[in-house]
Amino acid sequence: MRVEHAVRELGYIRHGAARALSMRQSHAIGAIIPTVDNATRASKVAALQKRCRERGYNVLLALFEYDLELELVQCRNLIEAGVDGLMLEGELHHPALYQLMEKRGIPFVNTAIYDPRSPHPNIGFDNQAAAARLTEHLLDLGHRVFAMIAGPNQVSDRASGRVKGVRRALAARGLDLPAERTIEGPYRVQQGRQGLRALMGGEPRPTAIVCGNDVLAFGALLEAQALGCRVPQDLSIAGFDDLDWASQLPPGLTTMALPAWEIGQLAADHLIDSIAGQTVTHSTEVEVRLILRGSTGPAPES
Amino acid sequence: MRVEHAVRELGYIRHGAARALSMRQSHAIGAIIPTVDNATRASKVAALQKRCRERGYNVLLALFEYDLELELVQCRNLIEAGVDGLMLEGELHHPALYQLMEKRGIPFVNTAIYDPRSPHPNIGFDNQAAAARLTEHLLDLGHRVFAMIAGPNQVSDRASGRVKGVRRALAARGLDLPAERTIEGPYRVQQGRQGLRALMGGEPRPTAIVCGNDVLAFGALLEAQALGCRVPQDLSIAGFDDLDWASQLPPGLTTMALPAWEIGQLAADHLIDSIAGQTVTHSTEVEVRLILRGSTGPAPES
DNA sequence: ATGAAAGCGCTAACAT
DNA sequence: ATGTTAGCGCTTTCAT
Repeated sequence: MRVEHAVRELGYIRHGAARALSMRQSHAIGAIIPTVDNATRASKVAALQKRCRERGYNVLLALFEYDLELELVQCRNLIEAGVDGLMLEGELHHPALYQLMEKRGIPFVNTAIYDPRSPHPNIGFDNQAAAARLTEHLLDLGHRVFAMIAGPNQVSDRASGRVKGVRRALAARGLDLPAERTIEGPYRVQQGRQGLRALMGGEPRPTAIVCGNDVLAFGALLEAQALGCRVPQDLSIAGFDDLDWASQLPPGLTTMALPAWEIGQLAADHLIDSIAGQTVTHSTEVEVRLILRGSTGPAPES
Repeated sequence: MRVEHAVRELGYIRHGAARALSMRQSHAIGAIIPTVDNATRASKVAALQKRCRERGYNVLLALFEYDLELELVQCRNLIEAGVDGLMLEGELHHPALYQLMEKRGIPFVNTAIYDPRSPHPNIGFDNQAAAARLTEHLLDLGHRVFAMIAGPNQVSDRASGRVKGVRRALAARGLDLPAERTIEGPYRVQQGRQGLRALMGGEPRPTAIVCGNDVLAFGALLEAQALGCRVPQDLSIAGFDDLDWASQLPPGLTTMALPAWEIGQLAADHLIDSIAGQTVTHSTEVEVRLILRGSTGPAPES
């Protein structure tokens, strides 16, 4: 009837649940991430959200605080809410989560990692390779005694991948990163400070410190300054993310820029295409860029 | 039948859309915010999400990038998705958005503002009063020439409220904040830098700068250092938020701590209680705290 | 082209 | 207590 048509003009809004029930599609994408307190992740989520909206999808957000059990619970939640697809972070998930997704046939994609040999679809970059590249830069500058202030590598394969990458690059030149020069902890400025303080109290003193991200690097930089340690003359510091302020800090932070926005966008497209039954690329690599700034320099003469 | 019961044990997950259709409740809360690239907002969203989860609700996230038209579109989207309640930010929304919510009888709450006289429910603090308090602190330190590096006050009533608060406190002492010493822009470090540079090039030079948030204050601090301007001896700088690193920056940033986590939690409770038909407090004030650190000090002798 | 009807998977009200 | 049934508002299929 044309009565309906008139009604639709005037503030009619479809009933999504009825539509979802009838169509077996909710037009919602779920995203399960550890936290949102990080600008890089925020960017990824924003891109996901924007792209989803453009293609008629809503985003359901769930946080799991690096707790794999909670992640599983959140996954069940989102499935109950009817999400048609799911964006996850990293490769390390509860086995039951993978089972659940496969059994239900819900498209999902692991992000912020790139591994073409993984059985699960992924979009991101090779954390190990990125960390290795950063380390090689420092090796080329003549550094031989390295330390790392890593992220939560017990619970994040991205964080542990970066540690492995540093180790790999060092091993290739016959060097190593001993456990006592590898600090692990949350991505907080204060953690970076404490980490640096601990490292500089040890023997031998590192001349190059790779940090798990820019927040940790910022903390390390602040503490170095507080200790009267000149960066980069006495100590080189590098991070990951290339946050807003990384270029602004004196002396400018050397860091790996990670295209978070692009990952979020690609994840949205991957999921929505996959829902539509299209074949999607299993593994997509995005480009990281090594941004050289003043916080890294030649190793001091010993 | 007891067959069902057995089935339920083994990985049965309710069909949310069917449930929503039948119960006329989706058990989803929507949140429309400008961006997520800010730690304070991230904290609010995280708290909302956590509390909602605890009470059996999911969170649908939508961003509007300070565009009121887009906010309205997102609102329609979320209504279509069936949200039972909506968390908004600030008081300034598209009139049609308010109409829509009222017409549909969907509970909503404006956050990050506190105004008991507003017709709309709100949870937060009085931005004007908070800014005034910060300004009074600077007045008490003897400052007479003020400047402000404000947030996007064309599109954010929180940002413009802070400007008004500074003006009010100054007016109470017979001082003013002229337009040429009021910079307005996005919450970016670089904006803070540029703002400070512009302000220090003017006449008379301000001795106290109130920034719309800590990110701007950080930029201002960096630029002051770059200009060889000592903080706080030559210039006092203050912000809003008390982010993670505000205490870590030398000389320590004086700032208003805003209880974002608490706001998110209260918003979740407000909405869920309201959905349950309980009477909820119309206006809830959370406490801000003035955190005094090294970036503010006595006005220089002139 | 337009209208009628079945059914999506649940909940709630009902009947046994 | 247990089982049966109507109906939520859409989409899709089928009949006119």
